[in-house]
Amino acid sequence: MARRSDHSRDEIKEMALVAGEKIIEEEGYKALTARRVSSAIGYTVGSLYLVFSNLDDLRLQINTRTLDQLLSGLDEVMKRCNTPHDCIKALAREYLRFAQRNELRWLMVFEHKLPAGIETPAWYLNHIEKLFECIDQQFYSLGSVKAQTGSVRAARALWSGVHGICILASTGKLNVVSGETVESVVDTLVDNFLKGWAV
Amino acid sequence: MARRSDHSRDEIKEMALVAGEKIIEEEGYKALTARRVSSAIGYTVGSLYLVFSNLDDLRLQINTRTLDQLLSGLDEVMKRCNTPHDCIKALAREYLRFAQRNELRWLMVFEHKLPAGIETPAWYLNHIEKLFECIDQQFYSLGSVKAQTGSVRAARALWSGVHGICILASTGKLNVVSGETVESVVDTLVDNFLKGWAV
DNA sequence: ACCTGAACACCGTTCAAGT
DNA sequence: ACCTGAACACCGTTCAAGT
Repeated sequence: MARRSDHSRDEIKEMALVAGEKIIEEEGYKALTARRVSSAIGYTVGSLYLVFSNLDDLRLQINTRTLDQLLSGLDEVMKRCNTPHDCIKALAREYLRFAQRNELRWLMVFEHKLPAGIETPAWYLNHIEKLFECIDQQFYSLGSVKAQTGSVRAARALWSGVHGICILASTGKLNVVSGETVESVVDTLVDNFLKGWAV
Repeated sequence: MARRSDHSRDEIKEMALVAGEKIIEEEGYKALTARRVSSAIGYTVGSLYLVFSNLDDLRLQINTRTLDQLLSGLDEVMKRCNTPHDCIKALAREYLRFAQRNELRWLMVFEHKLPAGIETPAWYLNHIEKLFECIDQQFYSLGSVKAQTGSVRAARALWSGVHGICILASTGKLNVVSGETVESVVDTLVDNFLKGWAV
């Protein structure tokens, strides 16, 4: 045993991330254990710690990949829309669509908390910040009179709201009235907020 | 050893719930372990399983108590407000205030997920449902023309939105612009939404 | 240099055995 | 009847020892 060199460090890392993502999508956050991941890629537990500093590091890297996918989906949408109003609506729908299509992986991005005392790395928060900036931009384009002072705050408020609907829907707590779709709830929030904002 | 009878079943249960709540508030969700709780109340691990069916049962019961506190806070607010508009705004602020004052316990209510395959008990979902109903009621009182068809959907949309702001703020992901308060973000969401709804 | 596998200190949960 | 404490099958993480 030892000294196999079947795979490079980077290959092992990639394999572990992919295996981890699969485990999460199939069995959820809690099923992601060091032993499960390592055995899925044909290595022993110890090897994982050659490539990740600990399990939280692995989780954070998976979350970063999820965020990147989400962001590139939003970027695609932004290219294909016209007025800021339509754009915000389309972005909100894409956000929901992604959350629904990658439910367990998306949930992990927001559920994950580092142990008390250890701060979330700044680069990770910056990554999440980019989600908000997509919307900030659209509100800026709306070019309202109050653009200067309140548009960032408005963007945060609306986007957090969309996020809240997605979270409650994903965790089965939205209790939408029968016949209604989650999408219609998102539309309701966006439409009314933007109508109010335009006044 | 054995046969102490220092406390009744109900007393042990109550002690465990209180000890559990303290652990959560001080060290968060993950610090709540069977061994920690049992040693905090001066019993061995096994005893806990005489009183709770498992750890998830203990968690669910703690969450139920948290929800009850939150609901009674909202009820208090409802008594003291006048127009539906003011009432919705005051309820949203109270929701945020509770989330901020009981952060880790409040977070557990929404982060907790039972293992895959096991559904959240209906009585628990009904309890969460009551949160929404507070707002449904106010929207009904707004008595808009569209009251019949869309007011429940609107209530869900706005309340999920308020929830989203609270969640992102509690998990340090809201990134409010410096100088702004989370409360001002909540106000922005509520004010603009209601303004749009009134049009 | 790379990887193993055993070790350590933890988990949740169960249950025979003691009073 | 009530409670214990040891057991079992798991964790995350480390690290001496092998090739």
